[in-house]
Amino acid sequence: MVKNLKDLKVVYMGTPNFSVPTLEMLIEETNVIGVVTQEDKEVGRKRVLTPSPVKECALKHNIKVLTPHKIREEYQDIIDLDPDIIITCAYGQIVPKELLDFPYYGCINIHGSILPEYRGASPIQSAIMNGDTETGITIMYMDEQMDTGNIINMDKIDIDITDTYGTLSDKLSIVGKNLLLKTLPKIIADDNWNIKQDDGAATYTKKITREQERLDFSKTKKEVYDYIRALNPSPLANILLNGEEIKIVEARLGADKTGEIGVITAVNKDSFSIQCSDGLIDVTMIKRAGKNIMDVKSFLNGYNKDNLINKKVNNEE
RNA sequence: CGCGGGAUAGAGCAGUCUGGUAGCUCGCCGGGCUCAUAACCCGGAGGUCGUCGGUUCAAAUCCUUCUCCCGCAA
Repeated sequence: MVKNLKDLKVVYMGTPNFSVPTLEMLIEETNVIGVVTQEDKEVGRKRVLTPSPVKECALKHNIKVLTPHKIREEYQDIIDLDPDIIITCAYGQIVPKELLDFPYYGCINIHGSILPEYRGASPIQSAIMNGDTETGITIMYMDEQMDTGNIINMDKIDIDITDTYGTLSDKLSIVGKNLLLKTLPKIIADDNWNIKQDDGAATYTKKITREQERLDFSKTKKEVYDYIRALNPSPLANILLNGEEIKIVEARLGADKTGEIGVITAVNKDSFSIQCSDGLIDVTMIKRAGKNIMDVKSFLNGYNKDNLINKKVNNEE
């Protein structure tokens, strides 16, 4: 039906920065007739109405933007655009069946994991948190459930020991863009994998809640380390120190030794060490409430070390 | 007008309540010690204490305007 990509009428649905590289690629290579994204949100203390990164990108290229409050009900405008294909990438709402069934080439989704592993809201964070050394991007057809559709194509990538949610997300966003570019012709030719997922092997991820941001030092130092980088740069893991919540921005694995869990056993020149179940985690960069991110070396310059050494962390009272 | 914290040398902080021309820990520059050093010793530079105005003999400090930064909540 469609001969080349430039004739392909695409509606793109996405919201955060993660979705932007793919949108830019689609604008370059196809005919993007509309972009669907989340409504402008009040952001920050001043409650400034801020458009999503995807919306900003679309406006820059003079592309029609739709921001349905509830897409479950307000999808007619999208159908009226008469897209050949709908491509979603971290959009943020469940797409109703009426839309899924409409485009000739269907609705496809770009997901930040190797499905069926890590279906759901936080696949990238989960991969880091679990200490995985490999993850990837899956492009699949969408169906009525979350991330369960047939797999079209997939690409894998190594997770570096120093990767954070932020760096890995950036990498995957590029991987996703490239994979989609490579895969689009196959979709049009109806010559892709189109394989069913092994539902039995599926795992699920949820959004990280506020309570889950507090570090648990009864875990191993590697688990704590993975947790810290999984929550960086946002929302950041935290500890409670002398009644003050301090966010942990960066840490490294410390010495193997045992002792009372959660105690600050050593204060060094540019770090302090907290006891985990099997060794120390050396905290090297933090953020205090009301302050900007600072390295621990700076923090130690102004903080009374007597309030640090041998103190037990996460001690509520 | 959602709640709250903050702005003092390049960095992190104290001093503000009880006004009297600024201090600590680091960094930086110079010198010394040392086989050597991120260690130690001596010396030095660097701040109109975020902004406007007010009170006062005198304001980082008390009162007021504004700006910016950050945490929570959304």
